[in-house]
Amino acid sequence: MSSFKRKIDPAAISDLTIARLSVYLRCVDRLIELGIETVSSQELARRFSLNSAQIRKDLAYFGEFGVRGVGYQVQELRQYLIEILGLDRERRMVIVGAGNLGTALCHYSGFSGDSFLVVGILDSDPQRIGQPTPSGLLVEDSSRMGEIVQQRRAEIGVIATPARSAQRICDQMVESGLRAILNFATARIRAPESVRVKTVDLKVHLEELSFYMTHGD
Amino acid sequence: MSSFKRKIDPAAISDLTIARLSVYLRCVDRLIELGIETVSSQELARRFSLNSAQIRKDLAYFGEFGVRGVGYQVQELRQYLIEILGLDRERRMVIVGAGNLGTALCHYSGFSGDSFLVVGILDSDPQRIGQPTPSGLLVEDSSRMGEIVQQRRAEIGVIATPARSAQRICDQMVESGLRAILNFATARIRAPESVRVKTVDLKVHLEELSFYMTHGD
DNA sequence: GTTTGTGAAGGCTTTCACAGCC
DNA sequence: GGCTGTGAAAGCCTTCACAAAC
Repeated sequence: MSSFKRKIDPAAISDLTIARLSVYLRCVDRLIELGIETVSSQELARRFSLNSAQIRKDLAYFGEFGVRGVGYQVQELRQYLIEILGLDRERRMVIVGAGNLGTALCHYSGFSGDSFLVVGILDSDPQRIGQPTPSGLLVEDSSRMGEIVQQRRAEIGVIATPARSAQRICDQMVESGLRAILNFATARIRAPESVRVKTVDLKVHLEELSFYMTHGD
Repeated sequence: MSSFKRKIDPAAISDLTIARLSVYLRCVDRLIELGIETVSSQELARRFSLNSAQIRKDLAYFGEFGVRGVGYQVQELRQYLIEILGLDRERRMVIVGAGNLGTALCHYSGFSGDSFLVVGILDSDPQRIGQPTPSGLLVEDSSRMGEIVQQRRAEIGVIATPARSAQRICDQMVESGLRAILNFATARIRAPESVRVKTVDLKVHLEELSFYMTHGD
């Protein structure tokens, strides 16, 4: 299996394409479970309700992975996707906010997969500090963030605090040297260009559903 | 305070606009906390890193809420947003999957706000059925979904199960009469046109961050 | 003077459709 | 025959810029 070489300019590729690569990886994993060795973009689209032209275009940004007249080798495609997404090495995460959400994320299987590892869960509430989470980690004092991030070589910060502390935690994360932030707080937060921030606002999704329920039929 | 009247055609309005309305509502709530009574689109944009033309355009789909030369009345704008999003009535939710995520969502404050209420948490695992969640609800047998949805007049279903059962649960939800589904399983799911489905794949977000960390700087 | 609401412009994303290759 | 990779077209979304309103 040949390794992926082409230099990638992330600025030239849309967020939407990247998100879809992640979806394709999940689809390809499913094909492997099913024992399928080769797949065309059409077949992939049909099975998972995707668009075949879009699959081809998304993949073509990164190289020529397919064989005309045949399709894509499933195992090979999986390897390419993993390399493109940078999932061929471990990413260490620190969660700040040991409330319901933070604690759940801490041992959520979607998070603790092959590539992502939670190495700390922090809070500023003395009542919570020192308490064990169901996954075995002890809640630590968020004032020790810098030290913890450095020692455990964490790269990703997860914000699971109320909205009002989100920006402060974000600043602290940037200061500590984290390179990417996943923000679950219902707040717009700002960070330097060099630190990627992704906000996931669960309330927005519910309110969207509410809109369509109100104005549908 | 005048009430919102114009008939809305949801098909004419983009998802992105709706998601932003939800964000604007959060911003407006913040302005109210700060005691601000009037705001221009420019001021709103500056404060919360938004785009003023976009705010005006998004709002203009639903009526003429502003006053030229002045801006928007904050309290009034809030009321409009709430009516547009359909948040002026209670939305009852049922969560399926009493694992870490489902349990956390069950008493997650972002979910149990003014408009959204969790009225049931279901699972098919006999080990979990009958167990109390930290929020006080008892886990019920997911085979009773139809009955529970009807009795408690639930409208929204939340899928917090592993990917492999997601489609089955979705079908059951549609069957039970739920009108909207929030899917946290890492799987594409299909439902009839009349049922709105929103998938929130946490892994996609992490993998996106991983991409930018790998190819950044 | 200020700011909204909006047509037009610009930019971005998806989809089409086919040449080129197996 | 089939399928990929890709320019061109279509569609969608954002931003500009200004007439109309206060």
